[in-house]
Amino acid sequence: MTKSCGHSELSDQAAGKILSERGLKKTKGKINILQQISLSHKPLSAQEIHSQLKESCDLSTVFRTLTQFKDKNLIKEVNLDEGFLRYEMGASEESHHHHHVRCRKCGDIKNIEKCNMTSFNKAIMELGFSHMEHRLEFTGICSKCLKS
Amino acid sequence: MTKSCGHSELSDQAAGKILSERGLKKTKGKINILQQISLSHKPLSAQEIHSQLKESCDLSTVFRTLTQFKDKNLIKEVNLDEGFLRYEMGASEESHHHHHVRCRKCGDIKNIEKCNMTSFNKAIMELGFSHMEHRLEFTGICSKCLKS
DNA sequence: TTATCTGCAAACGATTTGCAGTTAG
DNA sequence: CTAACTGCAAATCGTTTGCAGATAA
Repeated sequence: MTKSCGHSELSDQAAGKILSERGLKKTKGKINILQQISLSHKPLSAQEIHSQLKESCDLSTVFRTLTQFKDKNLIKEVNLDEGFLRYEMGASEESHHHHHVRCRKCGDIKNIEKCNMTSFNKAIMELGFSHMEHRLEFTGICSKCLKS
Repeated sequence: MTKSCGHSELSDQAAGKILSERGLKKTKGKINILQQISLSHKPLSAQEIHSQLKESCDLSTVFRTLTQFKDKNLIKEVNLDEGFLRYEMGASEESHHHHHVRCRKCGDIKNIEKCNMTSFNKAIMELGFSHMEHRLEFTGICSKCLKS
């Protein structure tokens, strides 16, 4: 079973299918970018995608593609306070809700799978807000950096 | 009792004292900026501070001052995914730890005073991380916007 | 064919910097 | 007096946009 939510080898065909399903043309660039993101174990920046693609496709095209993917709910924006944005698979069904820890020294990023927001959501509803979304990102020192 | 953690009328004198304590010169600009931030009920952007100061002090000076205040642990950076940063009083002792909710429609910002992170911190320590800091920001639709 | 996509260069907004003059201590 | 501060203009960085040519459907 081919999943579209990260870590999976996405065949050209599978990627192409996803693209046409969302009404996007199957171009070399879009397929490559989609594969890059789905393969990555951590959210990628536009720059990272661009260089991993060996500049085969213009940086502005990478940004345009990411915007389209985001609009089509294929990927999700991740802001880790680095001064730029990252992107990871899945904004909806297929992807599981999670957060991140980033090491303040080496920048390494890990996922946190658990998310129990009940008490917060309650506090916020009391402020009169609804249709909540939240972003919870951690920063810390990873075990490797602790020893250096 | 004059507190330095938001909502308080900070006299020129009190502001000046804080500045010299941290080894900064008491200039008109620095005092004004400090007062602005301490008076505000929500985190302010450099632009907002600059225009509220009626451009009496250059935007680059506002940025430089904010950087200094942050380095001296006087203020804290707040990233609400708006494409720019905001600043609020207190990075240490005097200020209470809290988070924010921002309305996705009108941009209104409210504080959330409660923060119970125990389960997350546990999950993250298991990943080998220590010296944790976290950022939890909510987005939602406020009651006013819900009716329009 | 034609709507979508692309590369390229220029534009953007937030933030930073260099520099030469100003001021607090 | 001198280190810290300032305004101004130019630079930087991430991201966006206009345009004219290319390409998927």
